[in-house]
Formats: sequence, C-alpha cells, structure tokens
Amino acid sequence: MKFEAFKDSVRLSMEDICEEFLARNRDRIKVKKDRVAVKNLAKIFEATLRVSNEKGFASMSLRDLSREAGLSMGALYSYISSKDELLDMVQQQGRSLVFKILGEHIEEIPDPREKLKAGIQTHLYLSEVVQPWFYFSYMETKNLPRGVHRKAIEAELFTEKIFAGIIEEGIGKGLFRKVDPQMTSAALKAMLQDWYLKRWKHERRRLSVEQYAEFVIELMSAYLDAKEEKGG
Amino acid sequence: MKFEAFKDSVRLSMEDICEEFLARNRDRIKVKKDRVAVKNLAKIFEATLRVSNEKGFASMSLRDLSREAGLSMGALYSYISSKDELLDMVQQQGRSLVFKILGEHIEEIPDPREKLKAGIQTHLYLSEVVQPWFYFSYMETKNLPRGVHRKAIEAELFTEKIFAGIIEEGIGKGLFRKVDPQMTSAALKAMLQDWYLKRWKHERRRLSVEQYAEFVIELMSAYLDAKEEKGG
DNA sequence: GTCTATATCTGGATAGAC
DNA sequence: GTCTATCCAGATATAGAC
Repeated sequence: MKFEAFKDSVRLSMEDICEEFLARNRDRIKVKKDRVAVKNLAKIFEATLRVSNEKGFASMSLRDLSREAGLSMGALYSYISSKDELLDMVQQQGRSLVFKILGEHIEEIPDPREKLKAGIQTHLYLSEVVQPWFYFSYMETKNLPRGVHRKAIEAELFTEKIFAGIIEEGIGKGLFRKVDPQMTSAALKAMLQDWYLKRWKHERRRLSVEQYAEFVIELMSAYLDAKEEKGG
Repeated sequence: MKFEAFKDSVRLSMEDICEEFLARNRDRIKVKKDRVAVKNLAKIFEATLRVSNEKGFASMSLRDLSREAGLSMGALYSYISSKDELLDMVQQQGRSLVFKILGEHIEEIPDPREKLKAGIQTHLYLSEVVQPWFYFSYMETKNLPRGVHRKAIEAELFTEKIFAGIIEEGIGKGLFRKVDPQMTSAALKAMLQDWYLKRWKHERRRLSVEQYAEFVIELMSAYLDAKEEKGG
C-alpha cells in the first residue's frame, strides 16, 4: 500500500479524533454544545502536542497552553479538570487510535509474510500521519502517575505482541527460520519507533516514510530468511 | 569480549567520573577542597540521575534534589549556579564519556566485521554500566535550551557516523553487500538505544546484555551478508 | 563549607462578572 | 461559555549565621 492511499483511507483530522474523544468522555466536559466543544478540544489537543513536544509536558504551563490554544484559563478549565487529566486524555486518545487502525489493517491477512509487511507499513504510516501523538506518548510515558503508567506499558507490549505473534506463526508455517519472536519483535519495534522519535533526522535526509518502510521490511526479511548456519 | 571483562576494564565509578568532571570545570565550582567537591558532586549527579529518571528533570525540584543528595539548598548552590547548568553538566559529562570509551575500544581494529561487532558490544556494555546517564541524555535532550540542544544532536549523529563508516568500509572491501550505510547505521542505533531506554522490559525478560549484543550482531550480520536477490 | 531562613516569582486552580 | 482577577502552594535563588 502506498502512503497516500493509506492517508486517504484513514482520513484522520484533529477534529475527527476530537469528535470521537468527546463522545467517549461526554460527562467529563462541562461545555454542552458539541460543535463548540469539539472545536475547542481540537485547539487544546493541538496546542498541547505542539508545546509539549517542544519543551516537554512538565515545562508547559497552563498559561502557555491557554495562550497557544487561544482560550482563557477559565475556558480551559471547562474542558479539563487538571493538568494531569489532560495528559491522560491525550495519551488515551492516542492509544485507542493505534489499536483501532493497526487492528483494522492486519486482521484479515492470512499470510504471515504479508501480514508482517502490512503491520510494518501501517505502523509507520500511522505514526507519520499522527506523529505528534506518537512522539508525545513515547516521551511523556515515564512521567505518568499511578496506574496510568501501567496502561502505557501495556500499550507498548501490545503492539510488540502483535508482531511477535505474526513471526511465531511464520515460524510455525516454516516460512521463517527459528528466531526468537519476542526479541525480534522488540527490535522491529525499536526501528518503528525511531521513525517518529527522530523525525528531524529523517526529514533532513529527505527520507520518505515509504522508503523507510521498505528498508525495515527488507532488513527483517533478511533476518527471517537467513540460513541457520553462522560464519565467523 | 565478555561484559564482566569490559566492566573491569573501564572501572567507572561515579567518583571517577566526577573527578574528571571537576578537573574540567574547576572554575565553575565554588568549593575549593577537591576531595570534598568530588564527593558532593558524586552525590549531586547520582541524585539528579535517579530522581530525573524517575519523574523527569523538569519535575524534579531542587528541594527534591537537595534532600536526595543529602545537601542543603545552600550547599547545592555552591556546586551549581542554576538548574539549567546542572542539566548541561550532566549531559556534557555523559557525552565525553561515550566518545572516549567508544573510541578506545574500536580504533585499533582493522577488520570491519570485527570492528562492527566490537562497536556494538562496547556501546551496549557501556550503556549498561552507566545506564542512568544514557537514559537521562536521551530523554532530556528535547528540553534543552539554545545551543546545548545542537550539541546533543551532534552527539547522536557522531556515533551513527562511526557505525556508518564501518559499514561503508566493509562494503568497500567486499565483505558486506551494498546496503545504505547511513540507514543501516540508523537502524542499528535504534536497537542499541532500545537496550537502555526499555530496560524494564529486558530486565523482566531476564535478558542479559551479552545475549542482547549477540542478537543484534546476528541480525545485522544477516542483513549485511544476505543475497541481493529478493523473494516477493 | 554548610546550614537555616527568607525574598521573590511562577504556576495550578478557582470565583464570580459578563 | 468565556473572561478577568486572584488565591496560594511550591519553586528558584540568595543572604547571612555558624
């Protein structure tokens, strides 16, 4: 699949995402009119991601945020009840997005080789479309309070498990050689994450997400197809 | 090389590192007695890394730090002149450590294959010995002010260049197939970083740094040795 | 050299006018 | 629904005693 086709197929605007978010959290938001709420939530999320990814969530004051979002402090507090809750809101929405899209794009594929390929592409393409969300989730995970941190860790392991499962299936069917599915999946995940964590680097090199996807697929294929014998 | 042997060979205690740091920054530190200064710097660095890696540098108050380091606020300010400077101090020391150790361990090796292997091992082993430093440097890079951020980016590209150079040499000598050295090196770096960024995961899986090093070397070898032909 | 005490400021959160 | 004004906890940084 080409990136442009993917982009069209998911059609994710900030407002779409916020609309879904509002529906899921209608009780927590004081503002009653949906149109108004979605519009301002979009502003708040966008500003949170922009400012946080610049200076870190902890260093972003709510005054910064209210200025950048174009809302007063008072208005801001009609949408969030605390800064911590805002963090949770953004993370939660990012996670459910990944689960949904990744699931949709790979569940129906029977061939492990094709499934792995689709998984890699989907993960990279999605992280390209909503890069600020991915970057934010990764970077702000460590600072999470209480049980929210656990959720984030589960999310990390969730996608890893998906890839490990595909690899395991491929080994079972004799398509891949006998590697450690868990470690292989972990390494793959590291490469997928590198795409959105070091965007400045890849951008500077004029590397497209399609080129990167192809590279990762080739590297993984080389490892999964290699002969068992070892030289050296 | 075995990890234990590496560990002995570098013998890096927090105090050794601080001693070197003090020598390089003698003018910035008000306390005159070297013994006292080194001892307290070690406490400050150790506490900074511990608390920051727990809750993030921005969220660490200097009260937290002074308590954790066992120094009063006043004493603390005899060693640092501001919180920003502390950030710079820790990062700077981490960087110079990496350059030194990585350089020492690979410069004399002529065979690209062996050199790559040694580079991977050294990077992983070092990040294991001084994990808090690596983690801190990675996580707190984005929040840096001014030109300090540039230094951190250069450091990222520096090690990447080392590995790209080795791969390029290997290709030139006909030992590796014709891959993109820069992209390959970037992917390798992502895997090396994963080791210290997701320590919780690897620890939980009882994975040793030697096992991980072997895995990465094998994966890279598979890619670099693979046939050019591709199955569809 | 290190401590306690404190000046000063910043940021999260809220009350109440519009 | 949104704004301004304000409260107050907690932060950085410093002064001056010991």
